[in-house]
Amino acid sequence: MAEVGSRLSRSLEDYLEAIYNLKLRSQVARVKDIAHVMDVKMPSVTEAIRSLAAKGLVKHEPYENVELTDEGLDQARDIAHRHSAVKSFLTSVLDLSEEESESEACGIEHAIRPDTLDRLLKYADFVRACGQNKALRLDHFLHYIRHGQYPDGCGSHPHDDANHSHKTAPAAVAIESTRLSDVTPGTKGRIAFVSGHGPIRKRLMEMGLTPDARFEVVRVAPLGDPIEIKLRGYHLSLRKSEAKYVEVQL
Amino acid sequence: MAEVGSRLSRSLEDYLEAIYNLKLRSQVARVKDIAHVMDVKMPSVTEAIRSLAAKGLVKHEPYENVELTDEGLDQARDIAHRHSAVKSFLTSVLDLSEEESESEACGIEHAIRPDTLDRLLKYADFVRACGQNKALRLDHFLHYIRHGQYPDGCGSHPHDDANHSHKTAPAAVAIESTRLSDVTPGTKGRIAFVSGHGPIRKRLMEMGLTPDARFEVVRVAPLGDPIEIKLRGYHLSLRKSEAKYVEVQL
DNA sequence: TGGTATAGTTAGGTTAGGCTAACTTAGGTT
DNA sequence: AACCTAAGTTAGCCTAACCTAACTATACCA
Repeated sequence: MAEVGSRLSRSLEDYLEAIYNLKLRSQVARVKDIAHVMDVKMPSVTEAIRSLAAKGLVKHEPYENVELTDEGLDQARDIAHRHSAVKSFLTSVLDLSEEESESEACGIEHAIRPDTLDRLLKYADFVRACGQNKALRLDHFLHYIRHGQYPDGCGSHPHDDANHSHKTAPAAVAIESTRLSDVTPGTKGRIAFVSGHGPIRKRLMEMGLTPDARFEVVRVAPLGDPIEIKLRGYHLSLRKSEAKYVEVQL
Repeated sequence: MAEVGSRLSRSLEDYLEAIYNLKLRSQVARVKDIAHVMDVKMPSVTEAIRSLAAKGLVKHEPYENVELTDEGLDQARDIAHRHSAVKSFLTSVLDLSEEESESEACGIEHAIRPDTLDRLLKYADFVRACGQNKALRLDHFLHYIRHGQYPDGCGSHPHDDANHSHKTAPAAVAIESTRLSDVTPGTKGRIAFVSGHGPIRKRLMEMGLTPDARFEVVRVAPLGDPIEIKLRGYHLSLRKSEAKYVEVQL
């Protein structure tokens, strides 16, 4: 099952991203809503979903909601990541407005390869970290790009904050959401949705992992198993195999 | 005649750009060559040309070479302009290689609106002008973007060279070619091709305006008419109405 | 002056991604 | 329990952009 190999078309990438964003916001992705955000009619959505399902990225029983598979969730996150990287560059470097950046990013995000994306992200991050009023040492940036770290004896390099006290550079992350299984201690966030079906899903929900609940990661054991979080005041310990079904926003 | 209104698809933009580049390099655009650079088969080219012709962007008699109309030339130049802006940003800011930038630009160029293009161009120009080893005052850039000029009392702003001795900023041009009618005195360049047909074209060629000839603009009268250029050692005076048929590279 | 190679075109087929119109399903109302 | 409405699906059609195979025009050469 599933034609995993083939790259997604722009259009299918957009559908996948739309489904992902809808789930993030309202836990479910309905055909009607997808049609609305994509600005197409419902039959087009049905067809697109069929196509995504054939590639193993979504699961869909007729007349039911659309579910992302593991693979689909990964790819969707990747697309959203590109989108927000481009958008972030457009706003913080080129100083375009929020709306302009948003709409422009929709077009550009499909045309950008991972390598370039990475550079763009780092650059936007670098610029943001420098702040608008400080001089920006482009040579430091290039040095970082080429050698993986800032030049020695560099006085004014970007943020040296809590998470990145080692001297290797801006974070280059603009991730919007992850699985609870990929999270680091200290992180706070919100439960977005629980993927998967049946008993596992039910069990997780009963543990209080419901959409919109706020949580904080307390401890992550070596190898990421188990994960201890604080939720609604009490502590909860989860196996990694369970946590991976929980999509969270940071 | 001509459905001028409708926006070009990515694909048609690519065809138009390819035709333009071929003419720039070798004066003629043949179906076979277009097919080669576009990496498609000849029948696809024939069809694309038909479609461009229907929009009034090219002229094409069966079995003859493809000619750009005025409108087509303008749009082609615009596309090439976007392409080189994006590419220039990728190389000079993100430090991607020549080839990577080239191929990446092909994808991005279609997704970029004029406003954003302008910013991108200015930014790349700004960065290049600053040089890699100088500090880059992003706040100056933003000030320029927002107010049209550099802040007062700004010591180290980018190039103040010949053409732009007024203090209003980087040139923001990466133009590859123009009409001879749009040129400024002092410019040197090469004749790329002569558009138009019949007697006008013949006359211009006879005046020595042949592909690859090098020229220098001596004087441009007010309102741009006439234009005096130096060519093969002697001087030549052209009416604007003639000069607009001559495509030049600077 | 015809013959052939190469360039270009036409005819007809495929796939992706849209659409409208008409049908089906599921879920709430009475 | 029957029915109605809104959501979703199916069927059938369209356009853009590609393809292959087969036909035609041009130009050059002996």
